[in-house]
Amino acid sequence: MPELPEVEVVRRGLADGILGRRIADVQVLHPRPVRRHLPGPADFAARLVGRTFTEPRRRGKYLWLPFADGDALLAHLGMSGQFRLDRPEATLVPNTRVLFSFDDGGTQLRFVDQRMFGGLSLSPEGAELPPEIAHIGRDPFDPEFDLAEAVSRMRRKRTNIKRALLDQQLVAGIGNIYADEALWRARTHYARATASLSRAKATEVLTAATEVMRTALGQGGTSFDALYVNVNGASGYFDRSLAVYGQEGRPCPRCGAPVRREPFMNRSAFRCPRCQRTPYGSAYLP
DNA sequence: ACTATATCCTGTATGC
DNA sequence: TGCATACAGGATATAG
Repeated sequence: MPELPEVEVVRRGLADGILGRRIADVQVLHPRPVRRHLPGPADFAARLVGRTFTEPRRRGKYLWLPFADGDALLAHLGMSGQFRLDRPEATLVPNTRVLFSFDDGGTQLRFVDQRMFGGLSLSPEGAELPPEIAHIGRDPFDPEFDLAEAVSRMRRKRTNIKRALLDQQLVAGIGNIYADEALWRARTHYARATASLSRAKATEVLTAATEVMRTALGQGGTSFDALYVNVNGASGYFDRSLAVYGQEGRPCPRCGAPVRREPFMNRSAFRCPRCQRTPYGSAYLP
């Protein structure tokens, strides 16, 4: 599941592969990934031809590829989206959805997405910051990210800490994997009410999230299978460092207690039952 | 205004 | 073996 570190790995890979290249042809092989472009796939393709990519940008899990003319190609990888850079003659991998060819005849940019929760759209005037994602909060890697302000906003919310971590308008980039890992590092239960957190504790949780994502980025991100790979099709290896996510029944790396998987928001939350005690009095269970 | 939930989507794993 | 169901979960529309 691509979260901030995985998306950043992709952004860096694209920077090396598309900077300064001019689009010669676009083929939309499945309409769903361009569903946000209301005039349709043919219009999407036609409008992109002739444009030149500049330096790829990212906010949270959103990626945008600005064009030299001030517009941008906005992208979200969703659950299973990938960008690949492959030679034009290379066989298409399954679930290839959109193909970009360049006038230099070099590698194609290919958008692959099995589940199609992700997508691409043309963002007019979006080169600096696509207006479609102006509501997304800054992420912890952003130089202008304000930790103290994020802590204040978090403590004002009437919800629990894991919901708050997953709220992209509060702090962008955190998904289920890094939320669970951050909470484990900060020895905090997912149902802990944000309003009951001290300023110091909230800061500790957000700092833990930032650190775990920075460490994961250093290892190329987290991969469980072929669903998340970089632009060369290779996997990251942070999955070997996960303490609790996906580790049901395995010993907590800190205390040895077996990790539990529990239902949370129609999904799962993984925690150590000893390091992350249930906060009976200060729990927020919707 | 704010929070919670249903929905989209497909491949893989599991149960009967 | 075959069929049904559960699960993975980010963002958004909608309900409360």
